[in-house]
Amino acid sequence: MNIGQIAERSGLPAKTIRYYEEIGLVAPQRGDNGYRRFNNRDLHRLAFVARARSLGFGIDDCRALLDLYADRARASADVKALARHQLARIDEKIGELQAMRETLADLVDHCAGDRRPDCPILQDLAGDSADEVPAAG
Amino acid sequence: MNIGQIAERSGLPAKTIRYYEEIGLVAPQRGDNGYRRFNNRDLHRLAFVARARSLGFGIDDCRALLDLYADRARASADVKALARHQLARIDEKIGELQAMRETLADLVDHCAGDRRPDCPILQDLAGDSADEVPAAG
DNA sequence: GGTTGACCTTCCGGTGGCTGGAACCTTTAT
DNA sequence: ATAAAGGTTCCAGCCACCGGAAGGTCAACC
Repeated sequence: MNIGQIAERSGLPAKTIRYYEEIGLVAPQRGDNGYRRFNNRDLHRLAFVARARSLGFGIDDCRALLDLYADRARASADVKALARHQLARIDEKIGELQAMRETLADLVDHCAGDRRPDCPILQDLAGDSADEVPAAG
Repeated sequence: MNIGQIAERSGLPAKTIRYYEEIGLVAPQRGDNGYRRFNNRDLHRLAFVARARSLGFGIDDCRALLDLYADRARASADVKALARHQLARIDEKIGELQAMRETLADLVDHCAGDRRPDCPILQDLAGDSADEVPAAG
């Protein structure tokens, strides 16, 4: 199969597949015309990587996962460790984003959003760390 | 103030501050020795950017926010719109990450994580889309 | 046989937001 | 005089690609 077909079937852009070849994730053969020729094993590999990437695994993790997949004597513990690591990274990111989200939502809530210039969002950014509504009175 | 002091006070690495100058976020003066000389306004600006970045705003958003901050005739609605946009981006990312998290957590849960090679994580990555435990019996 | 158009190739540059490091200059302290 | 700590510029690299240019190849049609 040519790269176009493999792209369609794997769901990966042709550009990405070329890149994956460049970094050694896949090693298709070449025809006499210089075109890459992919077989079903290549397709399987690419689909595997696509799935792993969609779960947030980095390229190096993908490499490791492919190696584990190929290793019949692997211990599932090794795979699980990788996955847990990735889970932890995701949780960390989610945590950071949720902290941002909270602050930002607070700021948005307190901004009138009208034609006047007064804006608690800008005040916050400017370091005006007034604690919300400063206890009127 | 030299860049070191400004770095300490703004909480930004000197490298980052130089980069911010390069892209026009801040424009410190220069001493006869070629050293950057920052004043309090520069410091304020940098702290503003640092805060905005910590809320996930991109550099261009920071620029826009700085402009709004400087514009006494601004409408708070414009600021709020930017913030809401950012909030939406964050929510989107959180959503993606949570989807990943769920899938990954499921996979981790179903992996024995022992010395045996059988591994539902690898099976999933390989496209073996068996629906979990296939209703024993 | 010529032409069109879809497909393929490589190579280069850019993305965002920095970060590291080399090579060099200035200031400060001893 | 010298050494350490600061500053400067410039270049490369990070991650995982994406866009586009310049050119080769293939299948179809007239």
